[in-house]
Amino acid sequence: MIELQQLRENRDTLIERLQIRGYASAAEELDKVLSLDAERRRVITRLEGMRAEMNTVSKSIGRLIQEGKKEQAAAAQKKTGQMKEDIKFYEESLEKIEKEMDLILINVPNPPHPSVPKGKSAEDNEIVYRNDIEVTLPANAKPHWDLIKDLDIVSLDLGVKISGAGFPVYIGKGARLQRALIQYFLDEAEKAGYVEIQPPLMVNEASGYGTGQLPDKEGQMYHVQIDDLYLIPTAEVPITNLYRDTILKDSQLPVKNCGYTPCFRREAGSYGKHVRGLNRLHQFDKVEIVQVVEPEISYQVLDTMVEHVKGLLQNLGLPFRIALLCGGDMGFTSAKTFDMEVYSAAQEQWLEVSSISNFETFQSNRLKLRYKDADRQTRLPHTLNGSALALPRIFASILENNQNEDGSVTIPEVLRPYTRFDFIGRD
RNA sequence: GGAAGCGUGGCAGAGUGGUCGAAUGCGGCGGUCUUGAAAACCGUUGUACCGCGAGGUACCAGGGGUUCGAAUCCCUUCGCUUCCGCCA
Repeated sequence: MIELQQLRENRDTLIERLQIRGYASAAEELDKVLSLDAERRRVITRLEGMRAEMNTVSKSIGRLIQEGKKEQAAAAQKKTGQMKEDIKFYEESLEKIEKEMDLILINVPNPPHPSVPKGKSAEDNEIVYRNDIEVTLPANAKPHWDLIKDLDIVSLDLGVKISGAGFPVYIGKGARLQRALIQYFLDEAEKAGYVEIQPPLMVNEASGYGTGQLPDKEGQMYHVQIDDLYLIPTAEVPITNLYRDTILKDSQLPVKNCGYTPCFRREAGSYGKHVRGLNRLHQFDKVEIVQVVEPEISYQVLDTMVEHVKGLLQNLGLPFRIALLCGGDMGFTSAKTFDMEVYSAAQEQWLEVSSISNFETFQSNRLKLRYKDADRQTRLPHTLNGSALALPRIFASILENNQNEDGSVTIPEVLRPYTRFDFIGRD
């Protein structure tokens, strides 16, 4: 959520930044908030004046009663009736104004960083990096949905039987490869200084709101209605919400956390070849990295997170590129996002395997996550996170890019200590 | 799931209708003393909002109510503890 004080001071800049997303109604909505804010302050001034008066009268009544001056006390009590009504009236009108303000502010997306390119869709994203790994596939190369069947390492059909489409079952070496990737990613994150967290997989409404999934993505999360809990769509939600309603000391920054969790997404409205095989699932595994940092360094930190993920992909030997997302393709809560995309030669398409974002104060403001800076001022820190990495598409592209003529798949060097086998489909 | 009890500042813990944002202790911060440290002593130490300022308002788990006045009384939600039941 954008900061009210920012809005008061930098209205024009914020509107300009929101234009990068093509957020057409920015000026209209923000001006509405500003006028409500002015009204709100007028009402508060009035209301607090009346409350102060009321408090004075109440105290004097107390004093009179103690002194035994009952008649004077009774006379004073009579006067309070109208005051109470006035106070109630202003309280109600204040509440109404604040609700109206919140309703608008909650639904305004994060203003993009000025370096974010304008644009409407993925086609306008800027490719800022591409590594030099080239893959030459055997003539009989297959997409992963065929490979998993041939090798009998993932069953989509069994998933359909016990759950539904989008819930794969990993079997044998498939399961072990999956676990190896998790272990490898976590080990690398810990080497980079991230503290591992194992969070709950269900969160309450306040948490969904804090990181911005609610109300924006209401329909995208699984909602367990009987207990009013949401299955997490990403570890970002529980791990960042750890710091909700918290004031950190500057010595506690930067916060660097990582965590492995399954992620649950309803993916309502998805269809076609993008959902084929492991490309898009209702449940998938992911290792997430999260940081809470001082605003001054957040964009340097964003770069280090990109470098971290780059290293993982490079070590896995996968061909990949990095896209700087344009305004129109960015998530609701992000100020700047880089996507990492792995090339799947067998599918002949780029698959998004990671998304790394700086949220600036958008989340910390909602979370009431603050810190005391060196001058003991309370400020909002910047929050960042990134996938490092999302498993299924990595799994798929390892299969596709490392397949051999005999139908087997070669395991990348770095994973072998974890898998304890070098090939799938060859013993 | 049933019953009882409890929920106060970073922590511990007073406070059961009136000047309580809240005693006291510990912790934190600043200082005196000291070659330095410890101890001792002095001071200071919640958050948010309104106001140019003086200052004011709100917050004692959350919400609602009673009252001129609520941390204190009532209702309700949530959480914690203990006992019983169930159970990996």
